[in-house]
Amino acid sequence: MNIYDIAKLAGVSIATVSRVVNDSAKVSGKTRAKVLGVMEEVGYIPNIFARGLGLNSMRTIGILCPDISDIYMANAVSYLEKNLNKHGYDCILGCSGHRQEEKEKYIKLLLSKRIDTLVLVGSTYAGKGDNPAETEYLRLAAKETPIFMINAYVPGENIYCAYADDFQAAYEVTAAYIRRGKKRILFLSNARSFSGDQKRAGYEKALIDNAYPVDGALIFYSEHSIHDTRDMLLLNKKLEFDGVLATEDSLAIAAVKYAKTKNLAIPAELSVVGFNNSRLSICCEPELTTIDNKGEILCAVTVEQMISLLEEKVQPKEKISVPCEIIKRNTTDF
Amino acid sequence: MNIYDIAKLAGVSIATVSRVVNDSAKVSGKTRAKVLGVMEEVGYIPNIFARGLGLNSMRTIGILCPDISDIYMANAVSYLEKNLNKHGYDCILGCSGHRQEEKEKYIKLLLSKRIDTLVLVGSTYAGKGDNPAETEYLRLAAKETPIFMINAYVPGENIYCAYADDFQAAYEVTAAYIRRGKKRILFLSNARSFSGDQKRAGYEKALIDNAYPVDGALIFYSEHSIHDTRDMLLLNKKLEFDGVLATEDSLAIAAVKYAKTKNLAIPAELSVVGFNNSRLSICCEPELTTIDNKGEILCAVTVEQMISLLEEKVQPKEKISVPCEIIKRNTTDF
DNA sequence: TCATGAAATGTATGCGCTTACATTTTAGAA
DNA sequence: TTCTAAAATGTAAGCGCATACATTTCATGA
Repeated sequence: MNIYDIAKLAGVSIATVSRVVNDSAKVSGKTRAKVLGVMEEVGYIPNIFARGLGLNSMRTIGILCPDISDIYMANAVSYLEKNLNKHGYDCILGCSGHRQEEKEKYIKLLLSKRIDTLVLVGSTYAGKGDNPAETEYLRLAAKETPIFMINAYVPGENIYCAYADDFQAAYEVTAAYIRRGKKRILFLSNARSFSGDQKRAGYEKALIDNAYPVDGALIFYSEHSIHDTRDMLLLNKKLEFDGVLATEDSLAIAAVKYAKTKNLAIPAELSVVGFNNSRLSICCEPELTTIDNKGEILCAVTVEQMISLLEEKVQPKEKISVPCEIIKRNTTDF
Repeated sequence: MNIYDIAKLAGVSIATVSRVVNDSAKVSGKTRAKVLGVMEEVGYIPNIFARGLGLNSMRTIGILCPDISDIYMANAVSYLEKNLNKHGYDCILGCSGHRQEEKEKYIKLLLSKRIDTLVLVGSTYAGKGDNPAETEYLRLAAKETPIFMINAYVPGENIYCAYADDFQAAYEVTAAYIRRGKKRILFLSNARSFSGDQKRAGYEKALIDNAYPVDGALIFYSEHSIHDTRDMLLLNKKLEFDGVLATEDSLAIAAVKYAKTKNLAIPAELSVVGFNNSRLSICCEPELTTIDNKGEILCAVTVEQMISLLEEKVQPKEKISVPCEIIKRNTTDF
């Protein structure tokens, strides 16, 4: 059932049908009603391909994230999808995993769908220039399509970034630990990433500013499950610490479980702070002090700027930084 | 930059370029290499619209779920996306929320994108015939596009369902509680849904089979947060129970927190079982006994059948039921 | 009544691709 | 070398729509 069929049934030309479909003004009320009637009757759905061929836009946003089963990203995607939809844009989702080739493959794929804009969620996309291949590829892609990044920063034309000020948050937590007399603060991180690096930098800066040593033994990377991470900490007998700054709530929970196994009182003997204010943080016992990195605000800002760009050609800001909020619960005494 | 440009640059016809792009066999190695070289050089991206116009398929699957920020659905979407991609299909995601009109809007939208297949994730889609409008709409949509449902069942032509045997799992847990001498078992559920109804039916059947009364006071629906649900349970002073069967891990955790507040020993004085085997279940303390409803298997089955249908026109099974697995942890003594 | 310009509608072309069918090239057998 | 069938390549006709431009209809004023 195509536009010709409708035209024939309604006794008009395809141009008129097209005008009705596109709400163009130059159609008399009577004709419009007749055409709409026929369309309704036969359940006509315009062919998106033919349409796109003419308009060369699909009103579709590509969203790429490493892992949609990560709560943080799922929330972000959910928010983006919902709000872009309000503006009449649909979303194509891609879950790329963390590997570079995969990401490139997906970006290419999304671009080939003639998306109007690409959103990269999650901080594994490009560090601070330490993966030249990746940032280079993004700059290339940005020549085709505007790229918006959430929780990452890559300088480049047509690339617009919004990220939480993880540096500051990590700095503050570390400083608070020090003020509370903590002596050995463990930095517990998952895979390296833009935001992970920011957090570590904040952590180290706070140590240095307070004349604490930056001890490599206290910097611990784990990409394993909660239980495995706990076990790794337990196995590492010489490792001692009285405070933990984890880059993710699940890692923080591993630290809580570690304390439980070693019978350490929380927060007196071991304090723990996580990141993301995820639902995990209130499931844990005691409930977790965590840093809310304002994912929703980052998404909101992104949507807003994107729509301005698409609809009114307003140039977005190259980078926007949003302060975090420390959610104080029961694994710290501040 | 279109196929004509590439053809000219490579000194071949557009048909040959098209064959290279589509990996059609009838191209000599030399020619293919030459064309690929040119494409690479100029960064050619085929126009998806024109392509779709010709093929009348976008090799795209529409996925609709009420809420991608729900871990269960996020995992499912993640799995679907990854595996469909392996077969060369892309995914468009829609998060519809739970309202009927929204769902219809999204379905229409996805259909208008000429998706090859529609996947509905999550059990809020249609109960067992108790929402005629919704199931009717689905049947209508199924005339356009095959529909695959995950964790729901709607009978209808061109609708294919895979769901976990929640009934059986709920039955078994309830029966196990009874064998352990539990007297008052609370059924704690979120919003009504296909799977929720199954669980409740299993629960009630087990009670009846063991000559226990089905007490309406012990059937408790809550769509609130973990803390609010706990508080609601606490406020309900007359409500007494020594076992909980929750339709979701987060609700089970609310029950655990309830026990903690009332100083009830787990599992001796209060046993708790959740559903979904989500990450929340191991964050909680004690770690949660939960029912794994095999989301991954459901997704795998769905992908497999879908690909068979699309590529080889093999008629999928109308319904597939997969047994659940009870994951025994520390909130029960069985 | 007719001329006139505006409004409504129609005609025809092109968007970039796939593919059936036509043509050319190639490889192998005679 | 020549013939033949198969492999490789080319040609051209759509796919369904938007839209520039052409044509018709209509309302208005003279």
